[in-house]
Amino acid sequence: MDLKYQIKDRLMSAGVKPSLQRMQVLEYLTEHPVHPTVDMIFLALSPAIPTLSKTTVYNTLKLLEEQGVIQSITIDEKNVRYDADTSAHAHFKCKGCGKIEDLYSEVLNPNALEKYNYLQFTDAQVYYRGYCTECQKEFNERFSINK
Amino acid sequence: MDLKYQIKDRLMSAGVKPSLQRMQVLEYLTEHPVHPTVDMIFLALSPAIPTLSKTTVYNTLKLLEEQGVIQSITIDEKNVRYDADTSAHAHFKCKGCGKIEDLYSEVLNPNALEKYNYLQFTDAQVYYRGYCTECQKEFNERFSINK
DNA sequence: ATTAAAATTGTAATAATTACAAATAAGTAA
DNA sequence: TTACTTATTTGTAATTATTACAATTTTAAT
Repeated sequence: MDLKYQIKDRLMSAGVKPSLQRMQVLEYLTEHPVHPTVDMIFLALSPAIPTLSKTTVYNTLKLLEEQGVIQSITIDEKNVRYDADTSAHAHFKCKGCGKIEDLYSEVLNPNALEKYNYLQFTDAQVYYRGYCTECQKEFNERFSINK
Repeated sequence: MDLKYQIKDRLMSAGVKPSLQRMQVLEYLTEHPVHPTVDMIFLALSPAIPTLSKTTVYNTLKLLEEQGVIQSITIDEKNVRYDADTSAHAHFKCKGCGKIEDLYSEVLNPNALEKYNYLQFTDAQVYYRGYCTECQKEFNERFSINK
């Protein structure tokens, strides 16, 4: 049972102190790759950690995302979903049952999705986040003051 | 000034009765392609339509999306954004200033984004929505009862 | 002009998330 | 250990986006 050690290692190498709560959240996310909501995680861990607060779950997820350990998924317009798999892959949300599946590699291009005709998709969204030209410039200028 | 007529036409051909409120919402979205929030739309139209209710803005946006006239964008985890351009294009959100830009054609594949190295993007998300195999099957079965 | 249907409005309810201060736990130096 | 400092967790309250719903107004039809 070296899963616990792997989890601990992932946290430590990301500079996150491996507290009980943090380990449990990350372990749950890793073992349940169904892109759970904050509430699902909280409800699942509560029995094991009776003192657990939902705020801690929020704090932990935020921290883990900032450190690049996990990613948040906004494919559902109601709740944010979380994913311990940060490798490049796409997501598919079924508008029937609501489940969110992973799609890998070749489907990153919507035009290539025709191959996956067993899935009837009604819309495709491609989102990038980062820093625009202006904000980069501003950042560079601020940085060069101390040069 | 045939913009008003174009707007009215887009509504009518989508089977949406072109009321004052609906026309104004769609016109605003078309003229301000900055992916505004519900609140931004409401605040912008309030002076012109003093009786306007925020619920109407919600209702209208929901209706227009259902009829395929506009699309909603969940790139921002806080507020839903709206876009009158329903053609295939990707979105880029600046984590500095928060603005959301459009990216076209070739960048639909994240692997091709290297060309756009003026943008420093920190993450890419590809979302599909539709119906999974199980839900399709269930739908087909229900449908075939009356066959 | 009357009536019916559709659209809009306002208020209240719901629910996700955040803010924040208090409590607890962990870490460090004497 | 003890005292002290810092980090983490917790609980409550506040905030905010969205939805529910009933009442009102507008539109369309007879």
